Amino acid sequence: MPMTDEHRFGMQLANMSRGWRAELDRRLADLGLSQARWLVLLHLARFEEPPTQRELAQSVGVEGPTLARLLDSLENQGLVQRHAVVEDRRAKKIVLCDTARPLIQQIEAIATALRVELFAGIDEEDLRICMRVHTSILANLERS
Amino acid sequence: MPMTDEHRFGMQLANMSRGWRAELDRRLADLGLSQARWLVLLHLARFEEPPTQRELAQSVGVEGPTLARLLDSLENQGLVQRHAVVEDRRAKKIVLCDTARPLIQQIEAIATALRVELFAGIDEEDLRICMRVHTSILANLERS
DNA sequence: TCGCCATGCTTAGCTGGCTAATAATTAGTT
DNA sequence: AACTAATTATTAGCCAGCTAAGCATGGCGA
Repeated sequence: MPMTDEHRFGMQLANMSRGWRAELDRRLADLGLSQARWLVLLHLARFEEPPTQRELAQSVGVEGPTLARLLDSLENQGLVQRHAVVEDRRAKKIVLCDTARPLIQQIEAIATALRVELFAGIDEEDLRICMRVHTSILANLERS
Repeated sequence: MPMTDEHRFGMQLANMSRGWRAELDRRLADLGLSQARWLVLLHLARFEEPPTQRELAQSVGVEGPTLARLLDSLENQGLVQRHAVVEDRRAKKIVLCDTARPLIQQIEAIATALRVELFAGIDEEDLRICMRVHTSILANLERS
């Protein structure tokens, strides 16, 4: 049985995902951040009100323990703080420190620049179709 | 600045890649295999002559140390063997044990079934375009 | 021939995903 | 009121990716 193109899809996906992250990591290294921590900051910045860890984890798309560890390091770096919640003493709201604000600008610029580079030579309509395919696959995954 | 669709691309990619792998892992668990080890077996099966670790790593798309550890466990499971190479005593050729052959059939069947499920409802032409986009991005990544 | 660089693999240690199990708290039921 | 169940976060520990550094070997030029 030959290795059809479709057989390659999953591997292509994995390689692309790993490569993208690795390149972004490299470019963000000067800021003392890895993509995982960067992603948390960006999501956090987009909340109107400080979210709980649960909400933040869901937004970022990782499980609770994964986020917990990332928050540990972000808290050590003085970029975020865990605040007790009065109404529910189990929960903690995550707030962005002011020191993180300027960082976020830089991060967005770097991430956007990379995205532009990686999309070079790709037809806009094709990209739209590609994202639609991705959305379908994600939906099918949910259903699994 | 609003979160445009394009901003989502990278995250969509990461989530899809993680989710796909997780689901495959789940289905392959009964065989005592994780996707990483499974992938090595499949690539191995597609070589005419037993490859060296270097060649195999390149084919699978991981670095040397990553493959080394995977081979350790595959060797412990009795699925592959490292054979000394006469011409170059640094190198080792990786050979597939006969016990692995039937496994590979099952693995391919399971992986194919999942792929079919995940591609459900997706237009074939769109899928082709999507893969072309992926190829471009991978090429752009090389260039980074 | 000898010295030096390159190559193939391994080891050590980091990162960031995950699940399972635990502690603390809250909510719901009887 | 008091269990029981559900929820929030944490800890512990696995997996699989990576880089850096090391060891053995091979290749090559002076």
